[in-house]
Amino acid sequence: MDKKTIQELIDRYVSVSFVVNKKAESLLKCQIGEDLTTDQHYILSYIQQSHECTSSELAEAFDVNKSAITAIINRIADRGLIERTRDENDRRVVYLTLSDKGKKLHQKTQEKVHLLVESFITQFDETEITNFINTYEKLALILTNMKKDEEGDNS
Amino acid sequence: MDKKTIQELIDRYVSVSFVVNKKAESLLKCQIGEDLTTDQHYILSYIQQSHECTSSELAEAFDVNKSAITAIINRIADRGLIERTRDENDRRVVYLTLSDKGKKLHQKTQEKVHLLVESFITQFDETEITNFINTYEKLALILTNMKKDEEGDNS
DNA sequence: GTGAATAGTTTAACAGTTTAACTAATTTTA
DNA sequence: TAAAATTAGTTAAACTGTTAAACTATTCAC
Repeated sequence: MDKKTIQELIDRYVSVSFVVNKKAESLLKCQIGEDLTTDQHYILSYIQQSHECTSSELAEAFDVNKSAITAIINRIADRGLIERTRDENDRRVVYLTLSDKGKKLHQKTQEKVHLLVESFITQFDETEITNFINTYEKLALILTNMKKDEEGDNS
Repeated sequence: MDKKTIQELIDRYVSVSFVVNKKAESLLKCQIGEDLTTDQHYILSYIQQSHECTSSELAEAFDVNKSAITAIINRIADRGLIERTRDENDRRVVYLTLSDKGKKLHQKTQEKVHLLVESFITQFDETEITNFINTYEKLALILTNMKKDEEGDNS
């Protein structure tokens, strides 16, 4: 790739990722905003999908400090959406699980998220959107590895 | 597309966009976090690229209320990075421009952002990344129109 | 058994957000 | 043309998410 092409691609990427992020975030908030913040929704999704979820695991997945997770967890636990149970063998560890109320609310918001994503994904033909997501997944892998390398620097 | 394919694509999209957003945000913060928050950087970028930028314009571009913009603008104006000048013809309007200090700082962070984006974009071959960005831009257009339609509902 | 490491919480401070009320200026309209 | 409605932007209060640093409680290593 020549320099000029690269510069153009960089500019286009920065610009388009900004717009997509802002608009998607905003549309998502319109859908689920009365029930949950988007971060709270993602936290519930993560807890539901994992078997034994801990704060440390969430902190790593969300790329934030553990205290940020504690704050979010406190808010949704106060609303009775999740439960904390201590590990019997290692009493430092706290497992997070969804309560029935949490499961119901998450299912409701999850459906809304799916409908939203469906409404724009189905505007592409199958080949185009599949190729797009394939490349997007490669990008996710690259970024995850860059992040790991960077953390490796602190050794 | 059959239902099963669509469901799978939705799940993959939700998952991968989450990971990319979190990791990219986190890498970006590592690069420019000592100088500016990412939102502040994007605000400076927007002001620099536009000729006569106002708070209302920023609020629309960032999909937030005007008071959110006022708060951000206040913080970077307190640091002497931008200047406010009132329109002579319509004295309600305030134009935002970068100060010299703001321009310099923005250039510095902009370079770091470009290097970061370059470092992962150049890991793809030209055809793949170009196709990806093309589809990404279509998506941006779709989301922008969805957002507009939704606002039209309030009529 | 003592010292180091680990899991999680608390606290203080800050950035970004919304809603509602507000000021000041301009436009509409009756 | 004077009153009413609209527009641009700010302020204030309340909330969510974030970090850094100090802290508790527990477990691990030697």
